[in-house]
Amino acid sequence: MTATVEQPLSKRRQASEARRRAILNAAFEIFVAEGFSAARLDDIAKRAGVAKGTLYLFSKDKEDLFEQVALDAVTPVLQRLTLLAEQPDLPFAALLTGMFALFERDVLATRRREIIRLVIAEGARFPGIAEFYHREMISRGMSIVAEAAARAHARGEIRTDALARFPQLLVGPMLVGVIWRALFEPYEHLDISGLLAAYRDILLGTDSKAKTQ
Amino acid sequence: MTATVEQPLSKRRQASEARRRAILNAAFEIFVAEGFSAARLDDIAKRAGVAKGTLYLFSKDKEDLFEQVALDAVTPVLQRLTLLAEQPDLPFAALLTGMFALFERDVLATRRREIIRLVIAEGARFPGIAEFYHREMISRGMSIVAEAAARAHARGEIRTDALARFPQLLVGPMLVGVIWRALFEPYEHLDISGLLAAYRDILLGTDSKAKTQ
DNA sequence: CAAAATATTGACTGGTCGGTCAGTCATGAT
DNA sequence: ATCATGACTGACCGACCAGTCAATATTTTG
Repeated sequence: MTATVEQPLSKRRQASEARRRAILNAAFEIFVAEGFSAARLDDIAKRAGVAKGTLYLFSKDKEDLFEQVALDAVTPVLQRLTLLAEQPDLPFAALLTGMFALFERDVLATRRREIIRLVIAEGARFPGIAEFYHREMISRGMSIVAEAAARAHARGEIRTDALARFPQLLVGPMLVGVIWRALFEPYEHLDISGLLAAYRDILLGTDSKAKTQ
Repeated sequence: MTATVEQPLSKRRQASEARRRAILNAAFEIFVAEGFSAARLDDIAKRAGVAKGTLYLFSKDKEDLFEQVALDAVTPVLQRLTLLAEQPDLPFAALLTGMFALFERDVLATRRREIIRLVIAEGARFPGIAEFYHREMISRGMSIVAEAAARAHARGEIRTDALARFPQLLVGPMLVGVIWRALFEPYEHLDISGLLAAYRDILLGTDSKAKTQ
């Protein structure tokens, strides 16, 4: 039996993995810029620096490539979100701060914010993707929030139990941020950090009027 | 000079107007179902019961048709929103109720909710549409909320001034509702009326635990 | 080093679809 | 009744593009 098939991360495999990354990156850019239908595989290949045929070494077809891109983009965020969930005794205020910071740093400030728009855009036509996002991100995130909010409410940390019943309320301002950035920022600037901070104040009941300018 | 060109809403004009409505409706359905790029003009024409060439009697090209659809869909909502703005002394609680009701009845409960998703999806590629939505809906709505919230805060109706500074916070739950319906409803039901009511409670500080049901 | 194995290429194909326009037909004027 | 108007049609065209595969290049093996 081919026992120790270990180190042979041969020149082949290394190059292959690098090419896979290049393709996913290129595909990300093009899909984000054009949307699924209008994205051309020729453009993706060119940007990745490979021939079109090479794309088919890593994905079955265009749709499969799109799904890989969408899934690949959430993975790191998913990991960090899980870390938050593993601290069940975190005070609610800290959880809020953590989630908003995670959102700002790893989503809003990166190209990933475009993936959210893309999932919203194409999700209805790709049930597989919508289902994955619901199962892995949404449902997981909602559980964390709902449980933490229920605990916080019981402890008197927050006045309302609305968040425990509708944890979806937490993502509202994040969606607003992503969408505003993508569509309306050219016409009117929105301070998303401020927006999130203000929302945090509303939820916690800590209405500090004179915030950072 | 053709002075009184009044009643002659001749059979021609009538039929034409009916055809225009049919085309806009058909285009709406197809665009919503397929997205801009994937929507086929042949399908739109077939559904509208006209020949493809007829589409070009009412619109310059596919893009123009899409813009007409997107603009046509908001008009009635816009009118109702304006009505709300014309009552500057409305108590804040009533304004909230009014806006949420408007959203539920005229957007969420109709096919218009899909238009929002479509604008989010394609808006980045149609600056004209994004700009129109910002100018006519967003900016107008935000002004109404900001002013009302500032007044309400001054009067002590609401605890926080966050809404006056970030009126965008109000639309968060509506976006959540629209997107949840479109993407995740098959996997997990969300009671959007309840969601909006809960948010209203958070904003007003009226935390009624035992709500309906 | 040569042969075998594998990875990559890009010209090509088959099908699709936005847009056109010469011809047809219903309407309203004379 | 006849004609002039212009709304409407749908076959057609040319551009475009996802996906294929025979040919070529690269790496590994012996």
